[in-house]
This record gives sequence, C-alpha cells and structure tokens, in this order.
Amino acid sequence: MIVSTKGRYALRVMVYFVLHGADHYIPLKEIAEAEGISQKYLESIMSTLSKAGFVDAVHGKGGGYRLNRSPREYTVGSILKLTEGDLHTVSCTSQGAAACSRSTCCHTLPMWEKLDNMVDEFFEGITLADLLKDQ
Amino acid sequence: MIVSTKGRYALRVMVYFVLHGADHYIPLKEIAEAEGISQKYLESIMSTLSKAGFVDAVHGKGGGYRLNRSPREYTVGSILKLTEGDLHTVSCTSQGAAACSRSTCCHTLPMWEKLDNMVDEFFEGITLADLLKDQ
DNA sequence: TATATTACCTATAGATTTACTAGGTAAATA
DNA sequence: TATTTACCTAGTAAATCTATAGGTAATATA
Repeated sequence: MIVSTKGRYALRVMVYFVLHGADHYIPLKEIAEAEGISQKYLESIMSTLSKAGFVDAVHGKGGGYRLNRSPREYTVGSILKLTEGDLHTVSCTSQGAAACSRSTCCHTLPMWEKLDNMVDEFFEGITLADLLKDQ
Repeated sequence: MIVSTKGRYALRVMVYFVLHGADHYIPLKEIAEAEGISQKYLESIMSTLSKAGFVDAVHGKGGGYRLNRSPREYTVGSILKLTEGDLHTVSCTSQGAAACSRSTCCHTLPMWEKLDNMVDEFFEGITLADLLKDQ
C-alpha cells in the first residue's frame, strides 16, 4: 500500500469539484454524502487541502469549498504528497529516516531510489484534468 | 510505503546468499549478524522463503540455508510478493478487497491499476543477478 | 438581531499492522 | 550424547490508520 484512504479520498473529492463545482462553493456535507465518506473524517482532509491553498473555503450558508485553479494545474502527485505526507516506497528513502549505515554498500538501495523516481514521475505526470479524460 | 522491513530484509538475505554462499549452507545466525537483522525475526522470513521452495534448508551442524537456483532465476517481484503477500499500491486493487461499489464509475481506479501494473513490471524485470550488476 | 449554516479546532479511540521477542520442539552432525 | 541447526506457536509494544466526539468561529438569511 502506497496510498492510504486519506489520499484516495482527497483525490476523489478533488475530482468531485471538477465535475460538480465549476463556479460555486460546495459544502462538505454534500461531498461526504455523494462520495460515501465519513463527514468528520473528510473534515480533516479538507482542512489539509484548505490550509495548503489547494481549495478556497467560505463559511456560512452558501459557503463550502471550491477549487481555485484549473484542473490542469493540479497534479495527482501534489495532492497525494500533501495528504499522505510522503510517497516514498520504502522507509530507507523516506525523508525523516536516518541515513542507513549500509547505504554506501547496499545492493538494493539504488533499486528503491529508482522506484521512488518512477512513482513520483507517474503521479506528477497526471493532472485532475487527465483523470477525467481517460477511463 | 509499499515494501516493509520484511520484504527488504528478504531481498538483502537473498543477495547475501549470492555473494557469500555459492556452494555451501549458511546458518541463519551468520546472516542475521552480518546483515544486522534480529535473529528471531529473520527466522520467520527464512521460514517463508523455505516453505515456498526459494531456498534449501538443512538441519544440524554444517547446515543452514542456500539458494537452489541461479540468481538470474529469482525476480525481485517473486521474492517481494512472497514475503509481503501483496504489492498492490492501494487497497482498492488488493486481492482480498471486496469489489468497490464505485468501481464502475470511479475516475481514479484506472490510474491505480496502471500504477499496479507499472510496479509489477518494474519488480518482475529485476533479478537477483541484476541487483549485483548495477550500483 | 436571531437563527441556521457552514468551516475550523482539539482530543480521543478502536482496529490493524509492523517489527519484533519468548520459549519451546525436531532433525542432523560430530 | 551433546551440539548445532532449522522449525513451530504464541505473545506484545509501538505505530499507523480510520475514523468519532464535541466543541468554537465565521457568514448569510429571515
């Protein structure tokens, strides 16, 4: 598992905005019901997206959330990195990890780094707009 | 994180056999010490590798484990699938998962499937012999 | 101004997984 | 017979995941 529920939900929500919220604010409750996601859980996800400036938020009636850029300007990678915190494929290559004492002679490390790059390029090469194009 | 300690250890052990055990059995204790892996923890990993026929095991003095094929005949994918159980990148695509009710209309599912395939091809395209070639 | 509606905040908690540890038994060799 | 090895079952501390609970603050509408 490289992407948890949090990241997957975040992506689905962002896709929801593209499909249903071109020009108006959508309340969290609507998204949660439509996507079958726990409302309270979704709150923490939206909070992350909002704080990072991925969406605009407005309080009160008629308020909610909406995208503030074109779907082409959101990469899947940026959304997942934000919500998952990290997309590294093994702990050896994750940012917080102390440098492994075997890193200079490890025969598997180059493979992990290659995989990390491959995954990163994969996600950074897909935008929200792309998700709606292909099926 | 797509590969846990278990899978990484398994790979390192297999590499150890290639480097140090061409023609004789190596006791678990030696590998654990050389690789800095908990002996007891490594037992469960070796048990998995042995049961699956990836290595031969012999009891008693002079015994231990050894590979029973050429390094070219072990793909990294086969070792990781065995020890990790699953290499799917999201729960949506993992084998045990109940089919998601949204799978027919989900805009993100095709991406996960594509990523799964990419990761699988990556790991299946690397053998133990390859790990020692490149650095 | 009062009320409803929304976002936003902190804390907690059950379930699962990870990474071991403990303490044995069985088989092979010297 | 003693030592060395693999093999087996069970438990467990810590972390992570996936929420839930219960509030406060801001905004719009009546």
